[in-house]
Amino acid sequence: MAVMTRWLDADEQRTWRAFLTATRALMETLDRELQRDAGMPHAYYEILVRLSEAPDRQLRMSDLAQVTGSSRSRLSHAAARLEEAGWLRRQECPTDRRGQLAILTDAGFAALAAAAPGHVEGVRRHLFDPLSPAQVDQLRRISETLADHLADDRTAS
Amino acid sequence: MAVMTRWLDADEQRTWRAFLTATRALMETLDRELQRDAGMPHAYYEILVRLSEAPDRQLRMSDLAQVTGSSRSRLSHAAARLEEAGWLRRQECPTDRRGQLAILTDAGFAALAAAAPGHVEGVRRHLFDPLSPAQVDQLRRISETLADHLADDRTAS
DNA sequence: TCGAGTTGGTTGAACGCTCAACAAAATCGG
DNA sequence: CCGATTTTGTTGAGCGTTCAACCAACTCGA
Repeated sequence: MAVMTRWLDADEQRTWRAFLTATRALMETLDRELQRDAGMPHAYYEILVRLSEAPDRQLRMSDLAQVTGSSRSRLSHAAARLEEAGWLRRQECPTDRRGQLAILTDAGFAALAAAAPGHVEGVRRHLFDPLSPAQVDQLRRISETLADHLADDRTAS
Repeated sequence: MAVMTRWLDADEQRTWRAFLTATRALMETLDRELQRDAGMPHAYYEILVRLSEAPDRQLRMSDLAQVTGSSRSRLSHAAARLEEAGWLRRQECPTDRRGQLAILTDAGFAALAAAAPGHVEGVRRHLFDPLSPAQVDQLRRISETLADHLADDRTAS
């Protein structure tokens, strides 16, 4: 038997649309700022950040895809671009002959160091500053709940 | 004098990364579901929704761009695609010879009607169901605050 | 009324992402 | 040990978005 759709009520509609508007505007603004000031999209910035935090500034491609939340295909394309820019190089993995290590170059680290202050300032200005400390805390809990739930969906499939 | 960067502290980092992970996963999941089940990306779904709610199911291109939060260029390209699909048609505006009216076709309305239940179910499952009623309320306030703030930034430039 | 500036909309190139297909190496089960 | 399966990573085509450039029509002030 067909299941009746549980439509969104007026409050839920309002929440959903505000959420869409806010997240889209936020990410587009940060992306644009980063592109303008540092010549890289936000996704590439995140790759550089994760590499910069890793031991020896290097990670397996798969692990890097994992932590940046991207597909292997996406990361592969991105790595090719970042390699062209001289910000990253790839090297065969000694312990697994299928593997590739993504390694942040000095130029890549420098590009990240140049981009970071402006980007962090943007995150503050557009996300943290407008919210009260209590709201920041709420946002963290909400985000962690959603992220956990979505991760479960992935592993369950 | 150079201004010192106000870096994110550990809590802020955690919040920011959880937020990134959650919103990215949420939007990608919904986009994928919509693409799989209805053959359209989420952005196009939103265009159809807004048109379906407008008087006579039609809107000026500019107004449609406004409410869907997209650039005029983006909407122009999207409208071309939607027109190919037979879900939308464009017609000259009687009151402004520069203008174009975007009009939802019957086929477009039908496609929307077919896509909506599955999509709403996805929004429920991935967003509303995992959150408590209090959190949904918090998320609404947070989103509205951020959206207002970001809209101010736009108009101020 | 006429010129300058603004608004509405489109276009094409460049770019990033998705998806499916693929190849090579590792792992697992019998 | 060997065949089947899984994991790792890349590739190319197709699509959606951005950005800058552009034209046409509207508006407004002198």
